[in-house]
Amino acid sequence: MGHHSCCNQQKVKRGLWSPEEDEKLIRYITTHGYGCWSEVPEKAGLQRCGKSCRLRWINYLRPDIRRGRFTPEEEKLIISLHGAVGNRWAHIASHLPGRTDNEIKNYWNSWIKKKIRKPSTPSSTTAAPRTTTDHHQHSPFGYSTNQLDLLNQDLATKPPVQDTLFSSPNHLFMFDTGSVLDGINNGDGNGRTSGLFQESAGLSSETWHLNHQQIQALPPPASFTTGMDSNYLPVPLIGNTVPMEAQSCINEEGEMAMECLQKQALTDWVESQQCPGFLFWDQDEGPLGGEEIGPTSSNLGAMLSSYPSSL
DNA sequence: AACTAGGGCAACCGCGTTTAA
DNA sequence: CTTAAACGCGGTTGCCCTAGT
Repeated sequence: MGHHSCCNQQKVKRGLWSPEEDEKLIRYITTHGYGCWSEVPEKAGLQRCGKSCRLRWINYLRPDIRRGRFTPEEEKLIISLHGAVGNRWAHIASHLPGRTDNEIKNYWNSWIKKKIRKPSTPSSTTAAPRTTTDHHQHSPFGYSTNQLDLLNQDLATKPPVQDTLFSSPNHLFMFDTGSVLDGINNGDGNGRTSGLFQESAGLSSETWHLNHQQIQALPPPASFTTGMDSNYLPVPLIGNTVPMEAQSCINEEGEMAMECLQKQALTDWVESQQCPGFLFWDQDEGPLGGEEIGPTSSNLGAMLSSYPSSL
């Protein structure tokens, strides 16, 4: 049957969302929550179909979304999960809190696929160009173990000479709450206000329908929530604790404006740990986004080997 | 400086599944 | 039980930005 059930209302808008539309959607969802997407457009005063609203919210506006570059661990996880389940992006995304299936899919199509194909080197297959679509032949869903090995080596051991994934030894990922609405690192910052977002970030985490994986992956260690001045605390994604110098990196305002020295202190500390990354946790509100810091490539090998295979 | 190609990513499309009447 | 609407997912498209020429 006509599958445009959601879009046959006529006069539905398409294409990129304007800041105003985002604002309307955020305002509506933050006050009413979501349940029936089909009625969201009307109630929120949007000329969009419910499907479009849902997509916009899920993939872009929801506050618990994690933006910024994928960490090596995430990449590794994606690769192994993809090897197991294939293009089931939603399933893969469920293992990566805050990441959307769309984002993972895009990431796969632009980076990893390329990487896997790249090490064609003198390796076995000699496979002729073989059309554009890569027909996976070896493992359940793709790449040969040979290719995976190459990839893992690439990730874990090679001090990436100029690895595309790590352009600098200490790669810092920015994803502050404001940038979620500010068009992110495009640097365009075309006048989108983050005020509304801040407002929405003030809601309790239950409001956000975090899924189980997210809740499990993100709880702040109790040691972080006691005796701290700052509202915003860096939380290691896996184990370990954060030293005072790292904690002091966050100023009272809760803004993520870090001094270079502080940043360096935190980065140094992160490097000394075998911890895949950090995110910021608001004591009251839960995961906030903020700045995520990954390890350097030098300790990546050790880290990966100690990293739990499943989250 | 102007043009072009390629990449990244947000959004849409269409199909399969689930839910509700 | 049947059917239609809504939802969720994966594939695809197209816009925009950037690097290269």
